[in-house]
Parts: sequence; C-alpha cells; structure tokens
Amino acid sequence: MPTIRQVAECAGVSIATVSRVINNSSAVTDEIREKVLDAVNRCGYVPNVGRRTTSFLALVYAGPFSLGSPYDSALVEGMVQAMDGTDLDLVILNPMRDKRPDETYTQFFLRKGVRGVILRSTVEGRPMCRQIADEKFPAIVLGDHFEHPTLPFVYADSTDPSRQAVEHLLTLGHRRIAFASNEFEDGDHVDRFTAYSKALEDHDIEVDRSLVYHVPARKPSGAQLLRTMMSSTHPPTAVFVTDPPVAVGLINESRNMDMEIPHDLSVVGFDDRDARNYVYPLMTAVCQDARQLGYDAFAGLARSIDAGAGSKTGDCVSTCWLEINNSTGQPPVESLRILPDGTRLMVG
Amino acid sequence: MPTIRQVAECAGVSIATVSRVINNSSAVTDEIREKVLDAVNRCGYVPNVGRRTTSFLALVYAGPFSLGSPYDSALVEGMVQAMDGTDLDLVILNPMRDKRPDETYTQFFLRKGVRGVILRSTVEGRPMCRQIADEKFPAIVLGDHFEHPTLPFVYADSTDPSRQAVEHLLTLGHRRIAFASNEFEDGDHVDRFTAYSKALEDHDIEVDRSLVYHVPARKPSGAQLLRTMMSSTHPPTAVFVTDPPVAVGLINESRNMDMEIPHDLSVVGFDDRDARNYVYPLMTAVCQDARQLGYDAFAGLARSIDAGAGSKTGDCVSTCWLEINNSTGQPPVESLRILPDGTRLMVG
DNA sequence: CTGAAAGCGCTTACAG
DNA sequence: CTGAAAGCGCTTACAG
Repeated sequence: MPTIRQVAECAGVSIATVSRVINNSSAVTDEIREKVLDAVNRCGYVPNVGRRTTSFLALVYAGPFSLGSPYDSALVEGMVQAMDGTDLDLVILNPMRDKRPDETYTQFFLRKGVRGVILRSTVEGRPMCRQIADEKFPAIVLGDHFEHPTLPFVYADSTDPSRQAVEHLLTLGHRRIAFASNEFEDGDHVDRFTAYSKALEDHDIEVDRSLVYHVPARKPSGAQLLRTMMSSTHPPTAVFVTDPPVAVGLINESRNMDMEIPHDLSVVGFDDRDARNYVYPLMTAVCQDARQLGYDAFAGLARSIDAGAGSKTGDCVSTCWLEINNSTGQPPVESLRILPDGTRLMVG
Repeated sequence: MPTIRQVAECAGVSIATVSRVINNSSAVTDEIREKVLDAVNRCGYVPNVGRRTTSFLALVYAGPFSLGSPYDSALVEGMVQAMDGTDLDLVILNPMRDKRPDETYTQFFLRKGVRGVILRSTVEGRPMCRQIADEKFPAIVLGDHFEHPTLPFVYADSTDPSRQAVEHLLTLGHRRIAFASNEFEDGDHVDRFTAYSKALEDHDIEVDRSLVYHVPARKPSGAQLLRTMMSSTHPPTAVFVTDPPVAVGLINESRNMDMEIPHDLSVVGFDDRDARNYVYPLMTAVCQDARQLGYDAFAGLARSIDAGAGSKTGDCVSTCWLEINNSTGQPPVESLRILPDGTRLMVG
C-alpha cells in the first residue's frame, strides 16, 4: 500500500503539498496540483487508515442513474459475483450528487476511498469517461464503446450475429425489413446498424430511411412502434429491434392489435438476459449475456489494479449470438412488394 | 464524529483497548470486548481518516446473493434514489465472503467503514438479522418481517388486498381457488396465506390443502405449476399466485397449452413492479412498489443514524393494493362443482 | 490481559 | 504558494 510519502517523493514535493492536493486546498499551483495527481495515479494511492485494507471499486453512472433496467441489474449481479473472487467491495457512486465542481475526478474518488471505477456509459457519458481517462484514474467502460487511446472497454460484439439476423430474415424471403434502434447512439447500436445496412447491401437492397426508427428503450415504445410501422403506407414484413424492452413491448402489443407473429410480422429482437424465453411466441433474438459483462468489468478492473499502475488492460470483447426461435417466419403471402422502379405488387 | 477516545471513555478503558477490540486482537477479555463493542454502537463510532467524512450504508444479503431479480433490482434502484438526499453512499457487502469467523458483525462492518446496514432477508436470513440486532448495530430489514423487539422493518402489508383479491374471485363465482406461494416462508407470504384462508372461511369454504402449492419464485415454476394444476383430477377455476415471476410464467405457459385466460382459468398475480402491464392478458394483481421499499429502507436508516444512537426507528409499513385487469373473469360454465357432501356437479 | 508511550498516516496552523 | 513541525486518530511493541 503506497502512502502519501511515496506520492510526495514521486512528485518531488512535501507530504503537506500532497495532502493539500488530495483535499483540494485552493492554495496550490495548478501545475503542482496536476503533477501530484499524476503521481497519485501512477502510485495507485488510496488514503490508508491504520492497517485497514478495505478498498472499493465504484460503479459510476456517467449520465442519469437507471439501475432498475434488466440490463443494468444484470450488470450489477455480475459485478457482485465477481466481487467474491477479490478483496474489493462494490460501492455505487453518483458524481452528479456530490462531486464538487472544483475538484477533479481523481480527488473525488480518493475522497470516497475508491481505487477504480466501472463507468456505465452512453453517448452522453463519454465526456466524463474521457476526462477520467485523461486523469489516468483506473477505469473501465461498460455499455458503450468508442475510440480511445487508453480506456479499456467491456462489451459484446453484436456485429456478426446482427448481420446473421438480417440474413436470416432475407433467407426467409423478407425484403422490407425495418430497423429499430435506441434514441441514443452508442457504440453497440452503431455496430448493429452497420451490420443491418451491410446485410441489405449484400443483397442489393438499399437502406430505406423510412424503415429506420429510433425509440426510447422502454416497453411502451415497442407498442407504439408497432402501431406506427403497421399504419404506414408500406408496412415492413419484418423488423430487427435492437433493444430488449422494445422488442418485448412490440410482441406483446401485437396481440392487442389482433396480429399474429410471425404470420403477420417477423420480429428479431435483442436480448441481454432471458426475456426471449418469456414472451409468446418465443423470440428470435441476437443475445448477449449482461451478467457476464458486469462480471468481466469488475474482474478486469480488479486485475489491472492488482497488477499495478501503468499496466494496460486490453478491451474485453465477448460475443453475441443469434438464437432462432418462433417470432420469425416467411413473409405473409399477400405481402406488398415494391419493385426497384417503384411499382407496387401484391404477391400471393 | 465520535473518536476512539470517546468510545474509550464511554467504556471505561484505554484507547489501546478500544483499538484492539475493533481490530479483533485475541488479547482481550470477552467481557471487555463486549463492553467496548456496546460503547461503539452507543456512540455510533466509525473509524475516521483525517477530515474525510464519507460514510457508507451497506446492502447486506442475509442468505445467498440474488441481486438480479426484478424485485431486488427495484430495491437497489430505490436505495440509489434515496442516496441523493443524504451524504451516505451505498456499498454492497457479502458477509459470506469475508467476515472472519471470529469477528462480530459490528467488527466486520467497522472494518468496512459502514455505519448502518440494510438487511435483505428471507427466513434463512433471520438468524443473521437477529445477531446483528443483538449487537445493536444500526440495521433495517427488507423483504421479510417477523417479531423482534428492536429491529425495524420496511415492508408493504399485503394482507388486506390479498383478501380483496380472493373475494374478487369469489364474487365472480369461483369456488375452487388455488393458492401458490413461495417455497420459502417469509412474513409477507404468511400474510398472504392468512388472507386467503380468511376470505375462504368467511364464505364457508374450507381450505383444500391439495390446492395450496409452494414453488420457487421463478418463471419456469409458473409454467410447471399450471401443468400440474390443470392435470389434477379437480382442477381449480382460479388461482392466486403470490410471486410475480411465477404469475408471469404461468400466464405465458397458458398459450402453449391452448388455454385462454381468463376463460379457462382466472389468475390473480402479484406484482412488485410493472410486470402486470407486460403480460397478455393484462394481469389482475396485488401490487406493491419495490422501488419505494428500497427508498424507504435507505432513507429510514439514514435518518435514524443522523438522529444518533439509541433513537428507535419504527417499522415503515406501506400498503399494497389490488389492481383488477383482464386475467380474471367468471369461471367456465362447464366448471365442476363439488358439494359439501362430496357430490360432483357439472354446472352449465 | 491491559495501559502508557512511541510511532505511522495524514492534516493543518505557522513561518517564510 | 510551499515546507517544517505540531497535532489528531489510530495502532502496536513494550512493560507490568
């Protein structure tokens, strides 16, 4: 366990100055402050109380808190499981609440006794993630991935299975395939859209922007989405829905509209847990294991902290997979086809 | 913030002895150890590091961890929300993992820097809850309630609405009403069974033990339960299912069996969140708000800690309510009735 | 087994 | 604004 003395030596200042920086005293030059905080992160320093050895990893929401979603609760479940293999405990922090505007993230985390942070991010959260990474505080990002020179990411790559999903629909005979994605663009959703476009292009089908929807990741959006799609002039015969609650909401709403899935509409959903097994009909879905992601994030961060500062953690990319169930089938025989020249054809 | 000095004075020993007790040194008399730990809890002592003021409330699972269930994740969501109103952070602790067998719970929690614990309990967890209460460490119990002189409980009373639920079924004309409860008996489930029995007795119907089921609170149990019930010699015409996942699993399975709810079977479920709105048909259910329970537990414990040791927190009892939706209706006209003397009657 | 005292990590008036 | 030094909370050999 490094002490304030080692940090002082490492930064070339007195222990008093280190203490001042940690406690965010105003009487420190910006230059020295930066030098000391850098030394803090290089040494992996945390305030010590006697021989008390407990330290914490923090789950930090970069953006509004939403611990209640099945995805987020699966993440936490995985983290708690990973906890058992370490001597670290999990604390839930809300920087929105009590990070003082004039303190850095490193100072904030030190104040809390935290040795590393799991950043649950979306696009809105990226600035916070970047700032924490710039301070070189130990961190790992979950739920989003983007280009960054030092930040490690934990995510499941959904590109390939997303493409397989669309190809599955194409093979069944579908040509008008809608795509429903999150209102917020994060790395994962971008991947899925890329895969969707690619699969269509490979079959010489142009992406029809009127079939691309962005909706909030909640069940009622799924219900609304279905009504919107089906009341359009040229409804699709299939849809790829990239958020679990939206897919579930859509499938459930179909019964209120006296539609039969997959007879009237094929649905490929997304599942990060087990929702696909609890809708009727069982949902064909691109699947990832959110519990595993939470586990990997905690375990990976713990490992990199044990290994000491400076050791780079790589990304932890697991795989998604396509599971074909009963919500996909051939398009309705009376389906409307639109030829390249715009001619509408009723087939069947 | 009380220091080790105050605790020493309070217990009538030296600060060295207090420190030894906190760090569980073997060189302390049992008698003095107890006296000191008592003083620790009376003073509300937590180890202090300089002017660092952070302190933690811990979520502790008395029993195997299961943070992933909708109920538990709603609890955590509520706690995180309550966090915002305080200067306390939430840490998740697993005593199974690293409580040393020779240390008391108070010692364990002090070592972690924890000022109070939210005990998520079931019947199995009661001994741990009782022990923590005996040590007088600040605690509040969630998810179970039982007789105890000092422990405060947070729960929603489901007795009245459970009775209304059964009466609702009786009014619709049902006479063979099954009851499905958790495999583990906790205070909440006992309440619901009592209400069920009472409602039947009030209508001069004897409780038929062959209609009372105990199953694990998971969706597959609901599917299995439905098959078991419907393949019995005298299937019920209605069922009151007191666990949300079981109710959902049962309703979903009905479609695989070509049954129609409520035409073939009326179902009153239980909901602690929003599941009732996402099954088809919309589920009639006794409802409680698990998010609110988590919120109340955190806020209540925080308040009682602020108020200082010795101040007794009362139980926080919120109310459940019955919500009538589309999964209940009149019994099938061809339903079998059994008269008091045992005669079977096909009605309709 | 217990306390007085030395010592460690950290903080904070005080001097420059 | 920075460091040397006094001081606080806590721990731990040392003496009895």
